[in-house]
Amino acid sequence: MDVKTVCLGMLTDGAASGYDLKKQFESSFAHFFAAGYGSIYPALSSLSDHGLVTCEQIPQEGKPDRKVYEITDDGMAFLLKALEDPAPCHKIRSDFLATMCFAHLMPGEHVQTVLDSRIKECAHYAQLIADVEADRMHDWTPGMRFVAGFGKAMIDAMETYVEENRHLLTEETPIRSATA
Amino acid sequence: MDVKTVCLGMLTDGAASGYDLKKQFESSFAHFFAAGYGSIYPALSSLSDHGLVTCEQIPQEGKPDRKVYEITDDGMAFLLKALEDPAPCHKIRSDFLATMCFAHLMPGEHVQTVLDSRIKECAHYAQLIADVEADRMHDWTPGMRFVAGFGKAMIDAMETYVEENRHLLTEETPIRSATA
DNA sequence: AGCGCCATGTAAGTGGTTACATGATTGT
DNA sequence: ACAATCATGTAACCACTTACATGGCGCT
Repeated sequence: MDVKTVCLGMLTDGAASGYDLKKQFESSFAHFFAAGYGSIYPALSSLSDHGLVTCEQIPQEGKPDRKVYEITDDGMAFLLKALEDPAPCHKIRSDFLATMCFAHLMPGEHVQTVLDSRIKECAHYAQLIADVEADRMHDWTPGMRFVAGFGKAMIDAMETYVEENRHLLTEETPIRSATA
Repeated sequence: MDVKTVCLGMLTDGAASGYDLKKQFESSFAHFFAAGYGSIYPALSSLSDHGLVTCEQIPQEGKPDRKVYEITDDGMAFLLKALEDPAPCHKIRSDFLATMCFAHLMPGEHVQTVLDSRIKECAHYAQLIADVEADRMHDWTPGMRFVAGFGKAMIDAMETYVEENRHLLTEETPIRSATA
């Protein structure tokens, strides 16, 4: 699933501009799907070119025209097709874990720093989800509730694991009694 | 952190071929860092070009030469620099969650299918980690133990969450008694 | 007879990131 | 005064994916 398809999905919730969609990528979607303007704007152009969305241009003074996109019937059909995948992927790309694999090569102090920063990022995401829940819980679809809960559960599990197992990485290297 | 750097890290554990590294990407690294031959072989070439690894070519009959790479001092220095990032990222890209956001647009049956396939994939990864632990637990660094435990914890949390919350997506839309 | 393992690579394509470019309005 | 928000986009770049290309060996 690419950024185009996700944008299309977001538009099922009502017409919106690229700027609006970006905000959604930064809030409710932040914990599992990143996208910047550099992918969103071209995505919307392409959707428009293919007739999957329509674009209403609202002139504004001193700002670029606000372009409000709305999903078309073709767009809806396309989205539904995209949602048919019976086993959509869930990929993790973790520089954090890759780094931790090599913790034994790093100064103990630095390992601490990395662990602390991970916990801070957990807190950040937890806050994000809490904010978005406080804000939009009432008008959410069951899907969005499921997804927010999923994010919360994963972040909690991550934080707990890191706290409870950081000792694995911080204990002094035991004296190798029976070695060389 | 790119594939090059991770390959370099893997080589700190001893000399290996591209084929060997691929197996590691498919086992202990599978749950957080994907890489195919199409990235591994070019990565090793590039590392070799930059003097970060050396390559010993072992002729074989009927097969292409086996190329065994070994990290150099320059390579080690480079790796250590790369590991200095105080806040390495941990990114999730989930077509699964994106799909679930739009569950209300999908046939209930299909939502079930998707949920089931996710649980199956959890089981698959859990098995992978268990296998690799059984196989290599004894010679693992603390880092590798931490990372495997992390994967297990995340997979367990995911499976549990999906099982316990799938009802959010499967209940019939409740009759809206006090609406409209 | 056929499958899976061993073993390497390339080339074209994709999809996304980053940096750049512009600039008024609103709030502190 | 200064920062944040609103609002759009492009162009160069990068890293990775996918498909292709080759082919013997060992097991069942």
